[in-house]
Amino acid sequence: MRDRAPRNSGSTLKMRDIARHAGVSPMTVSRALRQPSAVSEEMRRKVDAAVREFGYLPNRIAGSLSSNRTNVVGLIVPSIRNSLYASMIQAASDGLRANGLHLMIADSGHRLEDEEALVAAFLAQRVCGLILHNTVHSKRVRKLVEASGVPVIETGNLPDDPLDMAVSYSNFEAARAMTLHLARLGYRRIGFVTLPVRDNDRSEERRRGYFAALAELGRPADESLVLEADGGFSEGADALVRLMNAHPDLDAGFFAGEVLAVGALFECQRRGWPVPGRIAIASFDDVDLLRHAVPSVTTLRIPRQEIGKRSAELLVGRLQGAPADRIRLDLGFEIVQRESS
Amino acid sequence: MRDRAPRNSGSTLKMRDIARHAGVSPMTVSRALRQPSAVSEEMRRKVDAAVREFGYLPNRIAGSLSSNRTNVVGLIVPSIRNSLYASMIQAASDGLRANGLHLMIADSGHRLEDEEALVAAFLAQRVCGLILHNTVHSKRVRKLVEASGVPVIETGNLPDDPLDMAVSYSNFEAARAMTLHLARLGYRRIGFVTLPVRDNDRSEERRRGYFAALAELGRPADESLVLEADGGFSEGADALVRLMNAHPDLDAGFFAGEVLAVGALFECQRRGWPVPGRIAIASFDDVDLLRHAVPSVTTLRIPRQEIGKRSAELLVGRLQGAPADRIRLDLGFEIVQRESS
DNA sequence: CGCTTTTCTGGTATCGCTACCAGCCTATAA
DNA sequence: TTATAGGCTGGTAGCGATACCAGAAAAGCG
Repeated sequence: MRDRAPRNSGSTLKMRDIARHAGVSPMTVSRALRQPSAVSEEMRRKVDAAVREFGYLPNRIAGSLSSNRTNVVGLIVPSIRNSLYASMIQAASDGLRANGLHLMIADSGHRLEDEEALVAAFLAQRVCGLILHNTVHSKRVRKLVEASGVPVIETGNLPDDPLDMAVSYSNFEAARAMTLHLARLGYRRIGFVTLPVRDNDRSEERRRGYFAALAELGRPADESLVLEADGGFSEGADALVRLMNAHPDLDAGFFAGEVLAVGALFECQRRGWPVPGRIAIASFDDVDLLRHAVPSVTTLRIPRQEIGKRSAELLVGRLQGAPADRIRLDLGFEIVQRESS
Repeated sequence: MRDRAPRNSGSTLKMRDIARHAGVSPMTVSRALRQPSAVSEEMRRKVDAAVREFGYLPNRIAGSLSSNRTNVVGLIVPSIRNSLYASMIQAASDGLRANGLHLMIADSGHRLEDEEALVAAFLAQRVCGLILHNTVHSKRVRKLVEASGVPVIETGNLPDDPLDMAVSYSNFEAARAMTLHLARLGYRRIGFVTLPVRDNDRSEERRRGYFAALAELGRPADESLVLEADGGFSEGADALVRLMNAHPDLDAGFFAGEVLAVGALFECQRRGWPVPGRIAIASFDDVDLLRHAVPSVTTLRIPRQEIGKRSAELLVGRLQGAPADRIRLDLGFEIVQRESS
C-alpha cells in the first residue's frame, strides 16, 4: 500500500514545497509566516522570496486543525436585510479584521430554531467566537455554547442571565425614557407601535418600558394604544391611521422602529397633518434618515457602532487570554429631541 | 516517544468516541452523518442515538481538510454599512444556506488593495466559492482566483472580461435609459449626481450612460451638470443646491444613489421647491423608501434580490459539478415612473 | 447449491499544517 | 577551558475527519 496515488492531485502548493524551494524546513516556513521574529533574518528572507515567487497561500484549514484555533467569528442577526444591524456589523467586522479575524454571518429570521441550527453549524465550523443579537435562546443553544467553551457576546438587549458577555443597552429603559420624555413635552395621549413581540425580547422589553413609564406617570395602561406592526413603511402608516381613528385625541406616536416612524411621517405628509402640530412622532434608533427627514424626527440614539466595536474588542481580548469573566456592558442610549415632537 | 501527552486535552467528543459508544466504526459514523442512505437502518439508529446522547458536533475543519472541500462562500462588498447590498446578501445567504453553505462576509471599503487582501485571506480559508461585488480587480486578484480554480461570481456590473461568472445588470444601460426617460418626459436640462468614480466601475459606467444618452439626444455634454458626491443625505442636498445655483434652468436631477436622491428631495421640501414642479428627481435602485416618500420617487429597479438568488444558484450548480462555463447573466433593470418626475 | 453481484462495514493512509521536543551552534559566565 | 544558557532549526507525531480499498455478509441467479 505504499505507492497509492496521492488523494489530492491538485496543483496548489504546500508548505513543504515552499520549504524545499527555499532550502529550509517546513517548520521554518511556518514560523517565518506566523511569527517572523522567531526566525533569523536570513531564513525570513529566503522564505519570503519563495512565498512571493510561487504565490503561496497557506492552507488555514490545515493550520486550524493542527493548532485547534480558527480565525473566524460567527455572527447571527435576526435579519440581514434590516439595515439596522449594518452599522453594528460594520464596526464588528472592522474591529475583528484588524486582528486577523473574519466574520461568518447568518440570519435567524427571528426564529429560535433557526438560531439553534446556526449556532450548531457555526460551532461545527469551530468558530473562535460568537456574536448573537438575540438574547432569548433555546435550551440546546445554551447547552451547545456552554459545552463548546467559545466566547459569546449578546448584543440586542441586556439579558438577566447572559450566556457569557453582553454588550448592549436596555430596551426597557430606552422605551421608558422616550415615553417619559414625550410626556414631559406635554403630550397627553401617547400611542405605541412596536414590532411583533413573539420571540423577540427587544420588542417585549420596549413594550414593557412604555407601560412602565405610563404607570409612573399615573396614566392608565390602555392596550388599545399599543399596536404591533411588521417593520415596513406601509405598516407604520397604517398603524398611525388606525391609532388616530381609534383615538382622535392621540397627540403623539412612539414607533419602536425607524421605518415604522418614517412611514407614519410620510402618511402625515400625505394627509396634511402637521407634525408635531396634529401629532408628534418619535422613533427608535438614530439612522441618518431621521435626522434629515422633514421634519427631522425625535428618536433614541442607540450606540450600534460602539456595540459592534466593543463586542469585537471583548472577543479579541478573550482570544488573547483575558479571563473568562461574565461581562454585562451597558452602553446606554440617548434621547435626540428634534422637530417632530 | 510513544507516551507523550495528547496535544488537545479538551473534552469535545470526536467521531471515534461516538463510534465506540455506538459500537460501530468511525467510518460508519461518518457515513451515517453525511449520507445516511449508505448505511443500514440499524447502524443509522445506533449512530443517531449516540450523536444525540452526547450532543456530538462533527469537526468540519477536520472534515474539510480531509475531503478538500469546505462549505463556506466568501462575499466581498464595497461597504457592509450600505443597505443597498443587504437584499442581495440576504438572497444569496438564503440560497446558499438551503444547500448547506455558509457565508463569510467582508467589505473592501472601495479599496482594490483591501479587496486583494480579502480575496487572499478567503482563499487561504479555502472558501468553495467567491462572490465579488466589484468588477475591477487588481492583477494579483485575477491571478489568485485563477490559480485557485474556485468559482467566482461578480455582481456589481457586467464586466467585459469576467473572472468567471457575472450576474448583474448594466449600469451603463440603466443610467442611459433613465436619462432618456427624463428627456422623453420633457425635461430639458438634466443634472447628474454620482458617487465618486475613482476605483468604482459602477459609478463610472453610470456616468458614461448619462453622457451617452445626452449624445443620442443631440445635447451637449456639459461637465458642469455632473457632480460627484459621497453617498449621504446631506451630500445629495448639497449637490442639488449647487447644481441649481449653477444652472437656474435645471429642471431635473438624476441621482445615482437613493440616499442622494432622498437627501435632495428633503432639501426641496425644506426650501419649498415643488417636486417635480420646480425640479424633477430621479433615483437609482428601488428601495422601499423611494416608493413611500412624498412625493414618491421615480427610480430604476435593479433586481438585487434576484442577483443574489441567481448567484447562489450558479455557485451551488458549479459545486455540484456543472461545467465551468463562463457565464454572463444580464438580469436587466426597469424604470419605475413615479410622482417625482 | 455454488457463484456472481450488490450492499454494507471497517482498516489504513493520508489531508497540510503546527506543537513539541531535541539538538546544534554561538555567546556569556565561571 | 568547560559549563550554562539562549537562539534557531529541524524531525516527528499528531489534529479529527474522509477517501479508498478490502473483505464479509446478503442477495440474486442459473
